[in-house]
Amino acid sequence: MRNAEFDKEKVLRSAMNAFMNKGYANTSMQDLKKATGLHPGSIYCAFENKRGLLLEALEQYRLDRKAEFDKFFSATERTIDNLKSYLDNVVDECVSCDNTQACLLTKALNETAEQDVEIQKIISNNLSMLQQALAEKFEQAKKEKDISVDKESEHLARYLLMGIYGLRTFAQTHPKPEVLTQLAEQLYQDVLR
Amino acid sequence: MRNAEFDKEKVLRSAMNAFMNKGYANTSMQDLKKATGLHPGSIYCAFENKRGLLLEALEQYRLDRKAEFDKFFSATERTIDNLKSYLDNVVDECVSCDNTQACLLTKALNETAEQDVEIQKIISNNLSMLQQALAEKFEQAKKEKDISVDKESEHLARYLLMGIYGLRTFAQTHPKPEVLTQLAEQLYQDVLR
DNA sequence: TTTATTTTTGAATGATTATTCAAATAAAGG
DNA sequence: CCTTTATTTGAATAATCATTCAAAAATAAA
Repeated sequence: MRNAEFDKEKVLRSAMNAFMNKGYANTSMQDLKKATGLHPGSIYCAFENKRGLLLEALEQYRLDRKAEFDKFFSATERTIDNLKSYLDNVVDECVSCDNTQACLLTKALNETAEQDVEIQKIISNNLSMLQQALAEKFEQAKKEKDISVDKESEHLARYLLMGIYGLRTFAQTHPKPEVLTQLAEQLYQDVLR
Repeated sequence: MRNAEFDKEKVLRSAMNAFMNKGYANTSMQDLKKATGLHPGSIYCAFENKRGLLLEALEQYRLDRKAEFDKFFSATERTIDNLKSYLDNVVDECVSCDNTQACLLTKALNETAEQDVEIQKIISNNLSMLQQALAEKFEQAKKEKDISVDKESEHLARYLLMGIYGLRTFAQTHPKPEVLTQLAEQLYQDVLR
């Protein structure tokens, strides 16, 4: 027996960064070697092929975002305040990180859409899970009497998610912080209205 | 002398479809030959290279969308009604066309972002022009007393555009017509509130 | 320590890529 | 009609791509 020498999480995060920067198709095995520090052969040994690496990177991405999500929503006891922080963080990410980064999910979705139905399904599921998670938070906020009960949580989550998508795309071309902040502010108010 | 045999607009529209379906990097010269009916050599003769074809396809896309935009906003005399039709059309496009089509601008933006600053600038400009055009329509609707004057047209246009981006991305994973219609409806109301 | 199993490594593979070239073809202008 | 200029065409080019392979290295279990 023998164990792999590399830190799998680190490698996956390097790979997802590479994919986000250059796009999946345009990230060559040499790029991945440079990004991960792994020889192509090792990548094939560990992940079967380039697509397998993307699959595992997507899964790692899901775990990381889930952890981040939970972190935000366990910050204070008032769900609605956490929601606001979460949205502020989306804006911060748009502003700070290079405008190319965006989101691995939407990025990979745009690229592999027609080509690879399985990947498309995985991405759709991940995004659905985020929507579901948001809906649960809205449900919780209802119990805490911070939003009215006459709007369906599912609709609220759906609308907010649409706004987040839009915000990210908008940021790619116009990453001015004050504009994004204002957009997010209005989105937040519209959702809670 | 000798003129090219092909219909340039047709070729460019075929090319943009190919790029939208498979993404720029993943569309090979053979794909483009199949899509446009042009021999690779002819493509190089007419457009210099693959990137030149993308550049001209982007320009054709801009022209086509501009024509479509003007068509919608000359349909009736009430700008606000035309705005509603325009938004409905966005939903229709999301629903009808294969979910992979999306928008050439955002698609190319996602892909070539870091790699090609010039293309990124072109895309940003195109999207800014759309925002500007929308702002003018809002300004017009103010004069027609259909929306209140206390909101800046630029902000309205910006928010609507963000919503359209979001709608399109959302549609890629969940293209259920009734959901998209409901999202667009709420977006429309929030913009005009 | 030996054996078995797995990863690592560097080089090689064959396929595919964008691009080029020379010859052929076509048409516009004189 | 002839010349000039441009496009078309099929084949060739060189680079790059993902992937494979055999040998070396390394570790866990025996």
